[in-house]
Amino acid sequence: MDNPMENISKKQAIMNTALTLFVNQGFYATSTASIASQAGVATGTLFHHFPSKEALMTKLFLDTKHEFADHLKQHLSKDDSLQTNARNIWFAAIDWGINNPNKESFFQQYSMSPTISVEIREEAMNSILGFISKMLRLGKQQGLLADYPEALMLEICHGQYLAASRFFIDHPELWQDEQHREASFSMFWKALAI
Amino acid sequence: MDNPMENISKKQAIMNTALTLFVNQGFYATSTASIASQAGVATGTLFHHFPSKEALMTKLFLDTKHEFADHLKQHLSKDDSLQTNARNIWFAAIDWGINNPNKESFFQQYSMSPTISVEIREEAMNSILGFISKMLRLGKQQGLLADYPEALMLEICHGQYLAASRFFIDHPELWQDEQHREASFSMFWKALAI
DNA sequence: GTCTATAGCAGGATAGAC
DNA sequence: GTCTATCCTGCTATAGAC
Repeated sequence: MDNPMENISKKQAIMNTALTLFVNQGFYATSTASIASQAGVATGTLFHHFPSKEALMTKLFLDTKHEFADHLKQHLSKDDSLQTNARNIWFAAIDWGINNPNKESFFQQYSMSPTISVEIREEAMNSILGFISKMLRLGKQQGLLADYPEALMLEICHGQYLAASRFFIDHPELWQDEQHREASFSMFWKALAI
Repeated sequence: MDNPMENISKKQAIMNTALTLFVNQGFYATSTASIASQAGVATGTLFHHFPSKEALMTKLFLDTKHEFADHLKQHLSKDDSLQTNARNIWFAAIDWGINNPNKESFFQQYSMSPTISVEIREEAMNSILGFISKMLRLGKQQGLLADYPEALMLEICHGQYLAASRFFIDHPELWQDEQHREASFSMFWKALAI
């Protein structure tokens, strides 16, 4: 057939369904048969698009991390101060989590699970954290950020983000509350600032 | 037989082995048969002590959380200032993680995984976080801590702890480095302080 | 309490028609 | 590319002797 949309939509349906089921039931508790049936395709079709269940998981993980990183990068501006950039990225990151709760939960669950191989997790980390590292170094040069060891600062940034987005996903209405929004960024910034 | 040590050690061997395997391979990737054989017991023995694989997991999770909380509480002192208590608890918590890397990884992986039911996770959280909440309220009364929403502060505390202990478990030698130790507490405290 | 042996079934992956 | 049908491994849990 020569309707490429058909293929794309089937493949995409499998990925969407798989992500939802992996988040809600866990990877091993989700059978390939259930992914296929809920996606409205046959099991054979799933294995036509992905050589194995694990390969499906890997593709899902890397695609989602890249999507997240791309979203953040759109909110960087050469014209703004470091603190303004940090602020904009912080809010963009949590916004993304609020708007993509499944994908955010996916990170929460699988960013440090042995379900995903170390190599894949590190690959994902670097594709995201590269530009954050640069920002940390810049902030130190400008005398805005404390001179803590960089790797530790990165881990704390990541941890604060996971914690804050976890909180706001559990309580989406509070993301509309100015006090909560500001408090989240304030704790993030104060931890790092001089 | 009337040697209770025999039973305890078999049961304990199953639990120790299970924790290690769950951390390294994941819950579903670990068969009850492999737990039993590596623990040096028969599968029947495992199911004599635990009605199901899931029950084994639940017991492991709650026992470990309680052990952690008990360790922290030992480092609270009525005579010390809030900041000193916070500091002592912070170091005690990471120390515990360094000395129990398996158990700490276990938290990292399963504290937000659907492998463990929400009820069990909340039960564990409350048994630990109860006294932390009290400390936060006290700090606000004393004008030492910022007046952010309590639930959000708790989540950030938890997130910073997970991030820091993850970092030091990956780089145990840096836990001996004064700069790294102090930086970790400094970021924790500054995030919360007024 | 502990063992051996096995029931019973679920699920990943494949074959082959269309 | 998609489907149906099915193979076959590997797993949880049980039965029953010691």
